[in-house]
Amino acid sequence: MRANDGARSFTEQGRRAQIVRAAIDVIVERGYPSTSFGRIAERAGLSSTGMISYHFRGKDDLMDQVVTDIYAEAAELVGGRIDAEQTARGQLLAFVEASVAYYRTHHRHVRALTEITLGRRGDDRSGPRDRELADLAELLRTGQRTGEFRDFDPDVMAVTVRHALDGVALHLGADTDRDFETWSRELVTTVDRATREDPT
Amino acid sequence: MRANDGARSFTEQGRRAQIVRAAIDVIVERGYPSTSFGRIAERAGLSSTGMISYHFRGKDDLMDQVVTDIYAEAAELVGGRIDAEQTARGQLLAFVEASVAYYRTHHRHVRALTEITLGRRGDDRSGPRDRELADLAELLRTGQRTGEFRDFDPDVMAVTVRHALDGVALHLGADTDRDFETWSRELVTTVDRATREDPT
Amino acid sequence: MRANDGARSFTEQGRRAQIVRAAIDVIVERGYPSTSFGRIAERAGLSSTGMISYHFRGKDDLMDQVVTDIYAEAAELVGGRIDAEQTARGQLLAFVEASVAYYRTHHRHVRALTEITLGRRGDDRSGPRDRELADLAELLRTGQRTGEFRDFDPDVMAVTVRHALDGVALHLGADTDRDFETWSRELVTTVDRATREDPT
Amino acid sequence: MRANDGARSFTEQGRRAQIVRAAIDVIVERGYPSTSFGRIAERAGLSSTGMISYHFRGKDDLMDQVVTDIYAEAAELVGGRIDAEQTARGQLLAFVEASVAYYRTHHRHVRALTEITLGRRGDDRSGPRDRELADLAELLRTGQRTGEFRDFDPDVMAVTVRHALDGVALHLGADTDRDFETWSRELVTTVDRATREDPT
DNA sequence: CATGAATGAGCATTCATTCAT
DNA sequence: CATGAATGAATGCTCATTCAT
Repeated sequence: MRANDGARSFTEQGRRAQIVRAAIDVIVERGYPSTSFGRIAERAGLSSTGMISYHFRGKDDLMDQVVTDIYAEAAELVGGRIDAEQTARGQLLAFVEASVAYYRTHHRHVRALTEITLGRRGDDRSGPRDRELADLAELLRTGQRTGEFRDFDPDVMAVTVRHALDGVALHLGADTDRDFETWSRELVTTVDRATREDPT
Repeated sequence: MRANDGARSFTEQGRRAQIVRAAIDVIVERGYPSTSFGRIAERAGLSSTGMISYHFRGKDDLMDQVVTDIYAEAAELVGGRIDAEQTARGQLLAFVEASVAYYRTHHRHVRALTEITLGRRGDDRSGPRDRELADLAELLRTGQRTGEFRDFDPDVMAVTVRHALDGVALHLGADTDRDFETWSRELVTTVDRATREDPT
Repeated sequence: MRANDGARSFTEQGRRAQIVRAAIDVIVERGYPSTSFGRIAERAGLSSTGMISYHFRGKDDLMDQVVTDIYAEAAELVGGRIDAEQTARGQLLAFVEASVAYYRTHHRHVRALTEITLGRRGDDRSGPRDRELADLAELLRTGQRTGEFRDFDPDVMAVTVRHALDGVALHLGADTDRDFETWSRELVTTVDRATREDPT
Repeated sequence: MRANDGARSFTEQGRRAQIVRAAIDVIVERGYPSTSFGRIAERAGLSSTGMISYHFRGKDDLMDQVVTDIYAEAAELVGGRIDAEQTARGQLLAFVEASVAYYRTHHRHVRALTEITLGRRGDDRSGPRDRELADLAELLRTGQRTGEFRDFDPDVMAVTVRHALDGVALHLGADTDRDFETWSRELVTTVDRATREDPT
């Protein structure tokens, strides 16, 4: 019984949040493939995995929740920065800069998100990722129409930029000395150079 | 007994190669997480998994072998193209172009490599990958010394280029309409723009 | 506390009836082995299984109630038909005919009953069933005494007739083309031939 | 690995047979719904359920094996008796008589078979049972064509006879005092009366 | 060299039941 | 009276690994 439909009580919200937090911890520390209900329950201080199944319809449901939560948080922070810009170029660079900034303050969340996204390729669960790629490609197309961007393939460029950003998330965990300032400046410059129309 | 140390007989070499081939098949067809000794043995026409454990110290050992073999093959093909170039810029663009070309002709191998790399993050097993990144950063540094490349952080750029290339491997499977020609041209242009010194 | 002893309030009667109805629905639609408190609660529009445990001592207790209710209903309908007959032979054939007729009008109930009976064999819970068999055997014995029935073993015959009737319940679900008329006529004839004293 | 395809070694045949025997024990003693791999392993003296999964593709596979084994054994004993008869009536009565005789000598096997058959209704696994019913109906049709049997619906009669025989298996476990001689004689007479053409 | 049976921990999931509120 | 969160054992099943032969 229970497991995920309809309104949720205050207590349950808490439990669910606690489980999601524990899941993120485990994903970050052991990697997505090694993330099991057993490990999450242990980390959450739960006595059995049944508890997790009680609150989530299954592993996919839990992971969807993790992804949804993190995307929502990121969208709030990054989306605000993008909307503040008027031009396509400004929005693209704001997207890159705000993404890296978000990695700085929430790098565990981003790490978890990347782990899940890459770990579930092909499971037909890559909805949010695909949507983000589509939005990015659309932004690039807009900039091309306005003459801000040069003539590249928007889909290829979207994938390229997105993967370049993944590099930050993946390498900043192991390489904490690397300065975020540097990553931010470098990526913004790189993406700008890769996309902008040459001045004549 | 046995399992992986010291000199190897002719027959054993053959068995190992056969197992590695089967492993690649399974990884490509079912994904890394679903790749088990059982499935590999089945695909290799072996009657039990004992055979695999006999020849490899464990799953990690087998996967290391797969990675090593593929990297060696790729290094031979891509490395040749790089060495044919004289300038750092020429070598960098040759690396990008040859990498995409290698994906085209050996996309199963690249696919397997990507699956393993993504599937094992956190296992501290990224030896060959790290070496490749270091080589790439070194090439970038050289180009900066000769004045061919602008002043960027070579390590950050190396990661960025490497991840951009990963995008090809990941997205070409699902997106077969996308032309290799396009990806190749777009990525070469993008990397060139991102790295080259502006003409004055 | 609570759970099944002593007098029951009006409200509680209603709740219990509601749960029993939901249980029958689930049994018919998913089969006895897949009938869980969770599924029954869901079907009954209850938010948790606790409600069911509160009203019934356990799964067995609930199932006993289902069985009891259905037997009571059947006894009323079938019993009336039997009592309308004067002779043992008339009563036996009325029992067979009325049973099949009851299957036709209440086949969901009969289906549930059969599922429970078959699903719980060995649980020593066959009270109503055993009572029915005893009543049937008694009727047969009566008919032998009056000379209407030939000389067979009444207990064996009771089991045989009872199981033949089970066949209707089991096969009519899958075989909806089969006409109830046919089953009724065939079974009445068969039972009559099997039991009656030969005319001399 | 392993699990059920291709040739089987001597040792494995033994293990499989041992597991099948244990499965029958558990089914007879606890009923089909309570028969789990855990219980079977325990009964077979196996240290884990993994052992069973190693030898059988799954629960269904194991149960299919049990059914197959028992049907094969029964077919040998009962089939021989049927083939010895020339007429349809002779064959039908031989089938009934030999079935009961088989119950006497192998009542645990029959009990297990009945448990499985009834316990898996609707799982699309009732192949052997359906085949038996079809064969029986065919025999009845033959007898009608030769004028040995009266004009009844052969499918309905097949189900009826089959269920009457199930009654023996189900009731002889609890009712061991009941004499097999009686059951045999009673059922043969009953079936004969139910089916035969009236002498004119 | 090679086999394949055996192991036992681990997996996600379902279940009836309990109990504080 | 009613709730619903929590429990923990049990389910079938997969896995990498071991080891006697």
